Amino acid sequence: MADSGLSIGQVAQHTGLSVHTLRLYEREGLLASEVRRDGSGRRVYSAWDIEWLTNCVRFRASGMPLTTIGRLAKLVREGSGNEAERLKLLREHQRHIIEQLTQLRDCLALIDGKVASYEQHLAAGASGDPWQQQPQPAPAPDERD
Amino acid sequence: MADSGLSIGQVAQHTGLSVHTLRLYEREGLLASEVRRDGSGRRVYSAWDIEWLTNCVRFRASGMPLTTIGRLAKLVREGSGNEAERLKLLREHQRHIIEQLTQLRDCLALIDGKVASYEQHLAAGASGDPWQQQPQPAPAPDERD
DNA sequence: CTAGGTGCTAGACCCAGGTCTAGGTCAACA
DNA sequence: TGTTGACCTAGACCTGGGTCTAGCACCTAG
Repeated sequence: MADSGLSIGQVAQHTGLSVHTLRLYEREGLLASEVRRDGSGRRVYSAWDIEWLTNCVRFRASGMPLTTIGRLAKLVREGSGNEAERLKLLREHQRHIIEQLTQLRDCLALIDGKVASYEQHLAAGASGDPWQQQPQPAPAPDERD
Repeated sequence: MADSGLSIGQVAQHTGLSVHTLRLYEREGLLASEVRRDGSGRRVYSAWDIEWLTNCVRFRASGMPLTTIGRLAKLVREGSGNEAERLKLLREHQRHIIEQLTQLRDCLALIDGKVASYEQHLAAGASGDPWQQQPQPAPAPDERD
């Protein structure tokens, strides 16, 4: 049986990470359990490893730095007893994500506005530039320049 | 002291960028109009510059790379006639933001789940580890978080 | 007059997060 | 039996986005 073990290449396919990156993550201690090796020293990833890595991918995508993932991994590696710490880490990231969400929404609103005004502008073959410094008639009376 | 012009330090305060970064952005062509200089070569930012920079900050916060901001700035600098291109850039970023939003929401869901299970775990003084490979010799028939 | 604060440029430095290379091992297949 | 392809380690390299330094120019206050 394949014993539910995947090679690094397969894991790369599965997670979207490159094999280089997978090895990097391991070196940096991002894995919550040591990866098994086969008879000739090749990595054999368990289903659980893959689940963990999949979470790592999400964490990364939501802006968690490698060092933080590493801290979390360490806590998990060390086994139960530190759940409160893990929870703290998770809560921090939760907050961070929520902040990002509001920022993104703000920016999206800005962009939506711009897009709408450009669309309108183009549809109308209008002349004014929706995003341009007004060709100020006379800037300031006493401006040297 | 022209009330319609701010120094680089003031702009830094206002935008949250460092003066270094402001100069960097200028060097990299991120500004949509050339910054004026006073008699002794110091930058004098107009209200419009600041508005633009504020938008840049949002763009950055939503993951737009400096090079893209630079492209947009260039289009705006070149004046009207290229609105369609600007719109394209904006639409791309709009899409990008929307993707990020869904990713973030996914990750938030994951984290929310973990947080909830840790909270429950801690509240119950439970023994099982909500996020640990089951230390069971036999492969788990049914993996759950 | 002198000092402090702010600004200027050019360019070095830094960190995160990958990505790629060199040189080697292994197993399978034609 | 030799070639291929996936894998191994160690370590160099690259990009993006800042951040900091050196050395100098102004202005204003004391």
